This record gives sequence, structure tokens and C-alpha cells, in this order.
Amino acid sequence: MMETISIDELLRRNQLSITDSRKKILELFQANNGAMAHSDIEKKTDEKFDRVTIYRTLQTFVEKGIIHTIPTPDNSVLYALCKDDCSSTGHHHDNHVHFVCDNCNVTYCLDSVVSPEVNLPGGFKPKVIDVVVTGICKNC
Amino acid sequence: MMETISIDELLRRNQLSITDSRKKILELFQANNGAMAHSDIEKKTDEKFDRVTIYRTLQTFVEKGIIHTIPTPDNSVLYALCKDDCSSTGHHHDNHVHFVCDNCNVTYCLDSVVSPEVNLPGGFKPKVIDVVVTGICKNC
DNA sequence: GTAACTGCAAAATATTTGCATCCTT
DNA sequence: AAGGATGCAAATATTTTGCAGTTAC
Repeated sequence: MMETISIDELLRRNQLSITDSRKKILELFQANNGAMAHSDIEKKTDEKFDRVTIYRTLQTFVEKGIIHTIPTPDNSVLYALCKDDCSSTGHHHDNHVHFVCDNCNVTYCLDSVVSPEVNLPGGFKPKVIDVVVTGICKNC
Repeated sequence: MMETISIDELLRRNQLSITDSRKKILELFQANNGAMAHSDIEKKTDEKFDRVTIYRTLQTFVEKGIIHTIPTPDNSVLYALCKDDCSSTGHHHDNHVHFVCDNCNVTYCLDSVVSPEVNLPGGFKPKVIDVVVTGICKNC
């Protein structure tokens, strides 16, 4: 089970000042429990924040390891909250399995599912394994 | 071992007319043996073809199942040749393992490596599993 | 000759940067 | 008060669309 810390505390721990946009965007990620695209965030904040602010906020969060990007089959840019085991210096994706629902289009971050071993041809040294599963999710 | 067919034959089999841009772009994919971004293709063709033509050619190839897109950790758009087991109606990615080299930045399509099984939580029904491995390749 | 393909222009979309102002600490 | 964050304007980059001219068959 995860330790739950407040949004303010999360920001503080990452040496980020506590601002409306950052709080709101983190709230969205927590409420959503799925992945979001930049455009999702714009819509869900009712265009309350400048597009540029959202870009910069997401970038900051990625740098701090608060969220991570998800590679998707259609190459859209998605973001999701990192769990505790995400380091804060850029080593994201580690051992994450992502699930994209064909039907409702929600992307899940299945942190409990550990990426499997992959047998690579000789000479290839793996560092990070990203797994993206597409299919039908548990709510569809 | 793969059956090798000529570029002309490949285009003919897909009901595509044989044009300079299509031939040149397919040649690049065959010569490269790795994945390429739109910008790579522009450079390697010496800007001989219009940017729009390259977009349309890539799109046509994806639709026909000649190439497929690759999800990458940094969400850039990469394309690589499909092998025989790629259907021609949009079911790409199946069982592909892709390898992105941190050092030389080349992306390999490791078709001989079959995607492993992934144990999903109850209710999730997988259809396609994309695996992207990042690390150091055999030539670095 | 006809349908398909390409190139150019331009529109639409997405992302980045600079700077003045405002807010957090 | 000082540094960081935001909003606006604008630059840059990416992708899509329309159409006229050209090419493959």
C-alpha cells in the first residue's frame, strides 16, 4: 500500500513552490488515476491556465520525477504520476507496465506489474524496459 | 531467414504505383535496418522530396502494413519496416521488441525476439504488447 | 487517357522562447 | 525584498489540407 502524502507536501519535497497551477494539475493526476495528455489537462482545467504554463509545469514535474511520460503506439504524448520507486533524477519508466484501453482510451499505469525479462540477441545490454499493452480494460 | 523481394515487387503487391519517392524511402529503410524519424528521411534524401510527400508516403506505408510506428520513451515518432508477419490491415506492433540505443541512438527492430507474457490484473484483456528496451546496442 | 502521386501554398496544430508582471517564500 | 512562476506575444516546429500540374500505368 502506498503512503499518501498531500499535494503541498509533494511539492515541498521537490523544492517547488506551491502554486495554483501545480496544485490543480497534481489534483487532476491523482483524481484521474490514469494518464493524461497535455490537451486533457487544458480541457479539465477549463482553460484556466495558459497553455505555456501547462507545458512548463509538466516539464518541471517530469524533471523532478513526479510524473513520467508514457510511450504509446500512436505516439501521442501522455503523462502519469510516478510512484515511490521512481527516482527523482530522470530514471523514469523503470519497470512500469502501461495499459492502453482500445475502447475507453484510458491509459493505466500498472505499477504492480513488473516488466518481464526479455531475451535479447548477444551484445545488447538492456537498461530500461518499457511495456505498453493495448487491449480492453477492466471497466469496459 | 527472410524471403527477399524487390522494392518494385513490394510496391506492386500493395497496389501502389512505383514512384521515385517511394522507392527511395524504401531503399533507405532497407539499407538502414533500423528505425527512422521523419526528419532522418528528409536529411537522407537530401531534401529531394517535399516534406509533405514524405508524410504522405509514410502514412501510406503504415496503412499498407509495409512499415510500422514505434513507441519510444521520449515520444518521438519512429518508423521501421514490418516483417512478413505484419498484417496489412493495421495490426502492427504485434510481438515486436524494439531496442533503442542510448549511445548511438539507433532503434532496432528485434523481430526474432518475441514479446514475453505479462501478468495483468483481473479484467484486463491484452491484445497487443509493445516492448521497448533502452540500453546499449551490440555495436556500441 | 485516367487515376494516382507530387509539389507548392497555406492552414491548422503543437511546442518553445523572451520578457514584463505577479506570486510565493 | 528576491527569486521563481505565470501570462502574453511571438517565434519556431510539426502536421494536415487543397489544388494544380505531373507521372505511372
